[in-house]
Amino acid sequence: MQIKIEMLRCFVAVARTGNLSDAAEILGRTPSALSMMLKQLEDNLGQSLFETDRKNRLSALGAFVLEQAERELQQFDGMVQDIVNFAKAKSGKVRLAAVPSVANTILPGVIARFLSMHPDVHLELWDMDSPSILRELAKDRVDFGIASTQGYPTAFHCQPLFSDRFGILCHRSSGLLLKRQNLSWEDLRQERLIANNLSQSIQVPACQQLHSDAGLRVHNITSLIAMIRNKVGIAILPETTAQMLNADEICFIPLPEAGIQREIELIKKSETSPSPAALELERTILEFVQSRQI
Amino acid sequence: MQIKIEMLRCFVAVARTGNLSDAAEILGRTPSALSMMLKQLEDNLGQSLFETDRKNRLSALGAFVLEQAERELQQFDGMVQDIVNFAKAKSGKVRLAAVPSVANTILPGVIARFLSMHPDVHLELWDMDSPSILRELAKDRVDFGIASTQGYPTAFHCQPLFSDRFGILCHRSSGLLLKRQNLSWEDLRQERLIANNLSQSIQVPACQQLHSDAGLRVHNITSLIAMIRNKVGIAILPETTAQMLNADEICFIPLPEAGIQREIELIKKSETSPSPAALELERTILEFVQSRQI
DNA sequence: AATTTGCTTCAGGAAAATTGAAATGCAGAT
DNA sequence: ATCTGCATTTCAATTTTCCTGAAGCAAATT
Repeated sequence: MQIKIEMLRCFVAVARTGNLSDAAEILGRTPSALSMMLKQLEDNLGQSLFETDRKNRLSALGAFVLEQAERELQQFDGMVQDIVNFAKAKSGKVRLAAVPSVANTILPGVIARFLSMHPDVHLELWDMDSPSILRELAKDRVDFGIASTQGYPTAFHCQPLFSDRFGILCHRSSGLLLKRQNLSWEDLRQERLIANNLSQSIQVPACQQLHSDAGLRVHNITSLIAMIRNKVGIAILPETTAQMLNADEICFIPLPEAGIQREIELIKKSETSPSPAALELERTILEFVQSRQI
Repeated sequence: MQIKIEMLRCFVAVARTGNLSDAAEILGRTPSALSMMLKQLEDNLGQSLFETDRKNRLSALGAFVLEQAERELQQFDGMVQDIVNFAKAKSGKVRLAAVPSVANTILPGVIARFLSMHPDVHLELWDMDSPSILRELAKDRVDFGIASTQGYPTAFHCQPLFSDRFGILCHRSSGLLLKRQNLSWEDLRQERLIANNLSQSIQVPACQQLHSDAGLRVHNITSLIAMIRNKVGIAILPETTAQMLNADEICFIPLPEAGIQREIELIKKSETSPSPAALELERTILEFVQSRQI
């Protein structure tokens, strides 16, 4: 017979109460069960844990064991609690990478909600462009990402979240606003287009034509916005990007052709099983997106 | 079902080996037993600990549990070992008080032997006179004492160790040495007796007579010895005290009357059960004394 | 001395763990 | 795709461990 946690728990209860019946009450056992269990423990150690067969005075060995056992039980129960909390996503760590537009629009709400339900989870969020997100994912540096694979096939598991249609971002003083109901590609050709990585990847001929004519290309979104704000030109960007901005100065106009959009997806390595906390955040995001789309 | 140490042990073995059969081999169980035990653990947590039903890749929860469980098992096994060591007197602490003569004669040998057999036991030794030893014992400041109760009844449990006969301590130039074969009380009356606490307590009339005539009383043994060394006078002391000294200058002569002696005893509080280490030292002392008396 | 209190022991029964055999389910090979 | 071999799971039977309630003791109390 080995020394087991239950024996220690039994001994500690008896040592604390000073008698079998009270300890039995606490543990939900009969005194005889405790008596036998203590006997086992004593047989193990080859010595008595108590002075007499009355359990109200510890032997030197008993005092030593009590001290050790109390510490150990606390330790053990703490560990079990930690594990359970982790499993219930009440603790743990989630690392998330998302494209800036999503990080700035829907994530704040989702994260606030998630953290209020799981206050002890440690959450890390990075924003970066889609290719970087895929790289981080491959290196296992994030639990999952929110990005667009743009139709490129990847080894990752992708779950569509929503479609993010492209449109024109222009200054509110732009003449395009007047034509917004029946905008044509020809109208756009009259404007100065500020190209960027996202708009560049649109696979529609008319749009690609516009880009080949564009004389200005800006990679950084905030710089690009500053350009528009100063009426340097217009840009083609997804709608969520527009939502990041103060609508007072800059306006969003849908493209002349419908169906030009990027698909925002929740992306994760399919092999690695997520931590419970990550799974829970994922669930929260999906739920949030679905409720928003109604 | 609760989480138990055995579950963790099982999980750690499987996680380490990466498969059930090897782990089963190690634990001395069948794979099916481990499978069921893991299932229990997983049911407890509500999640899988492994990626697939092959046990070679841990889930995020599994990785977390492995880390916790390994630490905990080490902790637990360490504690069990500590307790067993304590019970086997391989560790622990013993506090011992002894009269100086014993501390200086037989204890060095006993303690050397005890410590060589129990290298991790912490041993504390004080020397003091018998009344102080009894006081320390009463205050539970020592585990046991080696002293003489001098026939005074005490509440302690006393085990006789050996008899320590009284005799004369005199300088080697003393004339008493010539008469040592048939010394009389009258011979002693010719000498200057240096009285001391131990000799004072001898209940023999002739001896008490000597003491009432004594004009010098020295309490501290080392001072008393210095007196004898300088031929100030003679003293009546137990034989073990004489053994502490270099025999070159000072000699021991038995008293004219036989049977004048103090009983050296091993004294302990009967109620408190000793620590295993104390018990073991006690055993060593008894054994040593018995072997020496043959 | 009688009673109460508290522990131990015992035998039977309940619960849990373990086993071996058979079934299932993957993964790599055909 | 299907087959094959290995690892895991499942199942029923068995063994082991644990628990209970009754009876018996011993110490403390009346």
